[in-house]
Amino acid sequence: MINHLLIANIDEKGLLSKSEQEEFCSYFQPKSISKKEFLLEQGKVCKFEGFVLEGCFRIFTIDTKGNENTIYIAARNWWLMDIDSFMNHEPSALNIKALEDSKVLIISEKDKAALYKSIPKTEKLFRIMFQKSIVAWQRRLVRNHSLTAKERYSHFTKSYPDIASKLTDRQTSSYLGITHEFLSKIKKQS
Amino acid sequence: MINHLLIANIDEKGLLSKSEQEEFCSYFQPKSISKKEFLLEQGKVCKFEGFVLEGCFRIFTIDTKGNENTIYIAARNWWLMDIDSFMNHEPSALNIKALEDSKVLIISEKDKAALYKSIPKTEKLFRIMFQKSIVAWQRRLVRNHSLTAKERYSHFTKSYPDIASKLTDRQTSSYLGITHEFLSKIKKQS
DNA sequence: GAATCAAGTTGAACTTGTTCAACTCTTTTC
DNA sequence: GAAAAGAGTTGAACAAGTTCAACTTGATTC
Repeated sequence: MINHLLIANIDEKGLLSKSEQEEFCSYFQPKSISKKEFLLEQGKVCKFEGFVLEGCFRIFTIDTKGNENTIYIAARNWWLMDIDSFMNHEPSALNIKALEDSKVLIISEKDKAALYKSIPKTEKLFRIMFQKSIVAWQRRLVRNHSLTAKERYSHFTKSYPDIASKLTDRQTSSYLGITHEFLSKIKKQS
Repeated sequence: MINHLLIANIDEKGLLSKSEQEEFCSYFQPKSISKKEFLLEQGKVCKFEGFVLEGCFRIFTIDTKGNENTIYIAARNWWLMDIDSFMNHEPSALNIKALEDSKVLIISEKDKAALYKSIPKTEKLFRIMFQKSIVAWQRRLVRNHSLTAKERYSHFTKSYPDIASKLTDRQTSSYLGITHEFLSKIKKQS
């Protein structure tokens, strides 16, 4: 059965036929995750690529000083995985934790390989998806380098109001790369 | 004629046959660039993907305050382009400037499309390349958030000694996201 | 080879952001 | 529904990084 959110996400230009869309979706398994549960824990191998149907996840590392570092937030219609761990079967450096009760579609490495083989066009679809992702990472770097914490906070809340509203201030601060105390002071100013 | 550096870069696992490797290379045009020349200037549309055979390039933006922001350095065996501009035919936000006399192989958008069509396996090769790139961007973000300027400088010079040695301190500082004055003080400390 | 321009250095004053501790206010848990 | 844990706030002292200006040292250029 076709999941329209998933298909719309990956197949923007309608390159896949109806039956291909159906096959595409058949490789994915639904999975429910409760609030605060981990979809992936640091140290374990990431055995899936996931797509968020409902809810919200935080992807973060914990550094040697014990500080959390939020890499990104994956809400509805976002992908989530540890690419490195998934590709190379290495222990993950990332944690993926549900911010609220959530539903994802996941695909195993074996099924991902089968999907690529069976519908070669999907290589192009994911290639384009990854290209867009790189653009976003580059822009985030430039913002981190050229904007102050206050400007970054303002950009974040304006650009992603739906995501921002789901985060605690502590989570937001670790996404912005500042302490939660300082975020509190920033908010007071404005 | 096969360019072995290019083939080794993209075709790690030897997925392409000898003749495919030859065809792959045939889509690329060599181009020489003198020191300080621009391969791409902010505001112009990026009409190529490039691969560095010799020399070194700096990819950077200039923000509204006039500050340069070095996104990455592309030395021998690296790819360089403005993905966003190349994909969407939009004016580029990036400058690509040669740090020294350099040689690149470039491929036009039309030829890139023809390459993907003629050798579909290349979709997979570039898909994997972009995935690896995302991993690197995520790690750089974590470093920027969790390390001090001094630690970042130390990581940079240790991880990329060949690149670091080609940069002026001003360029290095704009890569690290600090002022050149502060980099000077960091260097004095250690 | 003098003149000029860009790169690097240094110091002082300043701003941004951190740390730590104390406190309040919610939320969760039993 | 009391107790405990976590989230947010505030202040004071501190550290990290910036700004600006003055200076020195190398590179270029004519």
